[in-house]
Amino acid sequence: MVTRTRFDDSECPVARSVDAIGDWWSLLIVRDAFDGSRRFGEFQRSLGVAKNILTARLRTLVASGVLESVPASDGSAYREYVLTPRGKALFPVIVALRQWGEQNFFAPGEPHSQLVDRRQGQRLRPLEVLSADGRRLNPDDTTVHKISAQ
Amino acid sequence: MVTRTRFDDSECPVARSVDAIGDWWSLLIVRDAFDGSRRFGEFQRSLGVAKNILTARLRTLVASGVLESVPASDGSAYREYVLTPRGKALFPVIVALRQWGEQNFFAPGEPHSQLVDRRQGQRLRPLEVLSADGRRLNPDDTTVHKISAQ
DNA sequence: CACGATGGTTGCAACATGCTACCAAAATAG
DNA sequence: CTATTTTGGTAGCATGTTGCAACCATCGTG
Repeated sequence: MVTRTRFDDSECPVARSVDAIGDWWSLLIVRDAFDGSRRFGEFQRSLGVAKNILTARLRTLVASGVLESVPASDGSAYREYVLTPRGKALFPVIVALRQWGEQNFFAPGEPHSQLVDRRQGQRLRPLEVLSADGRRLNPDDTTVHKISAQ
Repeated sequence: MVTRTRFDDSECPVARSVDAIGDWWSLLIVRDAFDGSRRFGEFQRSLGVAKNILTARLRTLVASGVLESVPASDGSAYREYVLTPRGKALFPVIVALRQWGEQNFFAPGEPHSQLVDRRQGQRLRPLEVLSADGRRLNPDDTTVHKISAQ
């Protein structure tokens, strides 16, 4: 078999996350969902993705509990795809990717879509990795415990 | 052409990030790099990835400025792959994915690798999305400004 | 009912992935 | 210095996945 490698049984949480959302389209679908997209056609137009691919992705995202298929909010017979609590918990992931992209792949002053605080219209704080007692941590300040029975 | 769609010219920072690291292996390579892997063989054994795939991924990660190829630290003639500042800036992304995976894809008490504060050996705080003035923000508290000249 | 919009499915060609075998340079053993 | 092992790849093939275009059933609207 030459099936794509899966990580859903890995002992590493990062691997299991990547298994659920780590392909080219899933994260962008989730981003659009945070941005208010709900309908098949909305995702399709926004992303420019082929319809069969979008169908497959929506299915796996529903299967992994990130999205949920619900009756359309406008009362029509169509269905909509909305974030579950598990999907909404991806918010820090999307924000982290957004901030990394802003800082590393745009020239100074180059226009780009921007996520802002709805109440004040201002940009968000950069995400910070903090220790239990609130110190800012850099990568070198942390280490991985290979396994733990929690 | 049926080439895989690229997002490197998207106006959305999330899309450009996904373009750089959004495939099945790149994020796991970066995770291993944070965890101390430097040599080709280390990545290969740790991930179980085919060598030709690893070669290709390391090349693209170097090309996009996430990794850098440097002379081996042990004085040998081999090369090592280390995170650039741009790569190290992915720390919040990895931490966010790790926390999401821990909370959503492990049964209570199921063992998994764990990222801890090196100084105190304790787990990290959950990442928080904060407004400029320090309020905790949920997805609904934010909105996307489609374009802005910064 | 007729017609467009919506939300798909199907088939095909091209590309990407995984596997195995092979290989050259560097390190190491003798 | 020679033989062997380790390291870091490359090449070729079979199969899986992606993207595209065509087709189609259902829903909504006039």
